This record gives sequence, structure tokens and C-alpha cells, in this order.
Amino acid sequence: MARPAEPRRKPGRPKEADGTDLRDRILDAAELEFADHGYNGARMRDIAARAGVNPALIGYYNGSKGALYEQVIRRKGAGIDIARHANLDALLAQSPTPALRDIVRAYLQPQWDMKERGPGGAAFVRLQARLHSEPEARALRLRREVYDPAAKRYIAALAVALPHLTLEEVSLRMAFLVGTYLFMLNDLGRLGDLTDGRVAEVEKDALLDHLERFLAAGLRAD
Amino acid sequence: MARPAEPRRKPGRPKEADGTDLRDRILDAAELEFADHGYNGARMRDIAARAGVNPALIGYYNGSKGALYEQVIRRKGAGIDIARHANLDALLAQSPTPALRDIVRAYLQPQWDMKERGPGGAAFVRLQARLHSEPEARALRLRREVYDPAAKRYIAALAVALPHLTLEEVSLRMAFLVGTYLFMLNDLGRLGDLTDGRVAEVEKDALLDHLERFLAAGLRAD
DNA sequence: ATACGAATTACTCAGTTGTTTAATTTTTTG
DNA sequence: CAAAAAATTAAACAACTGAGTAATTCGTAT
Repeated sequence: MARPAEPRRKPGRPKEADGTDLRDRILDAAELEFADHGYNGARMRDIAARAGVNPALIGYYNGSKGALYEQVIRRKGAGIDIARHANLDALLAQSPTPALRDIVRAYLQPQWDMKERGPGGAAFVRLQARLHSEPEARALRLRREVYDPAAKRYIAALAVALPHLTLEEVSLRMAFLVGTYLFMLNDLGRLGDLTDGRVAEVEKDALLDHLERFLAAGLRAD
Repeated sequence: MARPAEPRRKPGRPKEADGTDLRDRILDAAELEFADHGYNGARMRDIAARAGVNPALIGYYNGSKGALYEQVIRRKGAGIDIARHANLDALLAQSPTPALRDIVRAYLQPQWDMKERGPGGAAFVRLQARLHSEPEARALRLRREVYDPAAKRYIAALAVALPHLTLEEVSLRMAFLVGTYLFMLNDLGRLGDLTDGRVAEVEKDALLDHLERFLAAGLRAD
């Protein structure tokens, strides 16, 4: 009965001998479950089962389902946001007018790295794609909070590299860019269907290269 | 008790005096509900309430929730597929080697028209965006069934217009195209967030024009 | 050891889900 | 008009949902 009203999130020391905090293990499991079934399709019991944990422990460590979802999104979303800011900073440090292609790469690279970083990273990419097609209020708020700040800086950088476009046009094309890479990252495994497996042959590094060429040319159009 | 085991879908004549078949009214309501909340988030009771009918009538006319979902997707998906085929046929009738921009327009136009055709059309566009980010087996199968046939024809047409690209590259860029327009159609209303409302000022016709220029340039890249 | 608080468990709870049933009304048919 | 079929309704079903509770175990500092 002595459970704290707001169960403490980070107790004095890690509770697990192997160093994996139970709270993080639950977040990992939730990430997979949310990615596979979406917010509404995910079951708290299944998340607990994936984490190998008693269902009540989710509430104990991570709060309600909604709170759990937000933690999952913010955890890796923040990493992507930081990397994007850092990449752009590095670019602007070299030159006040970076090349278009470099700006595009700076924005895409963090997502790409995450996708390569094991099944958890791939799951988060799928989760993001879902997040961007859900009109619910929570998804909308999270998107704005996590992704908009970096996006605005990149729009400004693109506007410098594309002086023939108005700011409205640059903003619009930035949205095109986001749609393209999200769709591709999410759909990569299934792209083969449309092409009878031909795309699968292309190597992953070459794939990012293709995407960058496509986007750079599109951004530069007219 | 004399209800048919397989309730007949289209009885002799329309049951409603005003001509609106009850089965279609349920499909309309389901379309809105699925678009707003996704498959898992949609509630059969809410669909019934939207249609103004008894919940049991959904099962009577349209079967289970899964069957209802497939009917919603197929109903308008088939229309888009037909329009895309017809547009491409018309183009190829004029010239065996249509201009790139015309191919792009032929593919996008049906979606655009649907979006403009009232709230039901806009809802279906949102529904499609969701369909393309759901990894569940049903969504995957529906996507292939409804959208792949036309896409394959357009890939072939694009390959002719882009002789400097391999077929694998054309297939990949076609996937980029799909991602871009789906994301934009779905996100249009919310695009303003990213741009402080600047995009909203752009008129809708001009928007399709921008998208076509972006995509045509991207497809032509290198 | 013992006492104390945190960690974990099994269990319960009220509400909701999709679906079905049996009864009733409406429509069509003979 | 009467009988049969179809359409519609209210109610109930069993399964599942997220969340909460009280009890128990565990680790540690006294």
C-alpha cells in the first residue's frame, strides 16, 4: 500500500543486474507493439508479454497507455531531432550557403541510421509513418512537438539554396520531401511487390543515394 | 427466424424511397469512421449511429467489420483504378511516347478529383494514407489488389519516357511518387502548421501544379 | 535480525467490444 | 386478405479492454 502516488520513474539505481532498466524494456516492447498494430490496435497485455513482465508493471513504471505511447515517440524522436540540428549546425559552420544535396542528406541521415540500427530502429520508423497518417489529436500534437522545430530550420536553409522559390514554395516542397522518405522507409520491405522484387536487389546505400537525387532534383525544379 | 444464412446484398429493388440504399449509407458512414479512427479505432456502434441505423443492420447488410472495411476500400479504390487506366489509355492513344508530365498528371488526377468531391472523397483520401502505413496483412493484401495493377502500367510508361534509367530505378521512383502525393493529400489541411499558414494561401489548382513539377523533376533526375 | 519501503504478483473491476439471437414490424407474394 | 419473406429492432452474449487493488516478495539500511 506504500506505493507512491506518482511511481518514481528512475529509482536510485538500476534494478536489473544486466543493466537493462525494466522501464526501458517495457518501452522497447511497446515500440514494437505500437509499430505492428498502431495505437488503438496495441494491447497492454501484449506489450507486457513482449517485455516478459507483469501487466501491472506497465502502469507502475510508465503510466497509462497514452502516456506510454508518448514516451515511446519522444524517446527516439528526440534523438532524431538532435541529430538533425547537429548535422545542420555542422553544415552551416562550413559555409553559410550549403549545397542543396548536403542539406537533404543532413536531414535524412538520422532516420536512415536509425532504420539500420536493429529491429527496434526499424519499428520506430514504421511507428513514425503511422504517426504521420493519424489525424487524432494526440498524434498531431506529438508530431508538431517532435518534428516541427528542426523542419523549420531546414526550410530556412533550403530557402537560401533555392533563391528562385518563394518561401511558401520551399515549405511545400519540404512537405513533399517528408512524405517521400517516410513512405519509402516504411514501405521498403514491401516495395518489392510492386516491382516483382527488382528493388530489393538495390543495395541500401545506393537506395539513400537514389532518394537524395530524386529529392534534390524535385526541390530544384523550375 | 427466416433470415437467409447469407443475407442477400442487393434485394430486388432499392428498399429506400429516396433511392439511397441502406447498404450504401452504411458504407458511407463506415468510410468516415474508418478515416477518422483507423480500422482498430473504429467502432461498429459509431458507424451505425452515423448511418442512423440499428447496429445489427451492419452485420445484416455488410457482414463483419473486416468485410465492411474491405468493401469501403474497394468501392472507391476501384473507381480510382479505372480512371487511371482510362487516362493512360487516352494518353497512349495520342502518342506511344507521352510526355513525362502528362503521365504524372494522368496518375494523380483521379485522386485529386476524389478529394475535391465533398467530404466523402476527402475521407477516402485519408483512409488511403492510413491503408498505406498499416503493416497488417489485410491492409497489405488490399493495397496490392487495388493499386498495383495500374501502378505497373504506369511504371512501364515511365520507363519509356525515362530511357536513361533502368527499370529498377523507375520502379523505385514510382514508389517515391506515390509516397509524396499520398502524404500531401492526407496532410494538406495540416500543412499550415509547419509553415505558419503560408501554404494555405496557395490555391488548390496551383498546388497540383507544384506537385507535378516537383515529381516530374525528381523522376527525371540524373 | 528486523523493519521499512520499493518491486512485483495475482486478482478483480467496470466498461466496451463485435456479433448473435429471438421477437417484431414491414413488405411482398399468392 | 392471408401467408410468406424480408427488414428492422431491442436485448443479450461472451470475450476482451485498460486500469486498479491488496497482498506478497525482495533488497537493503539500520
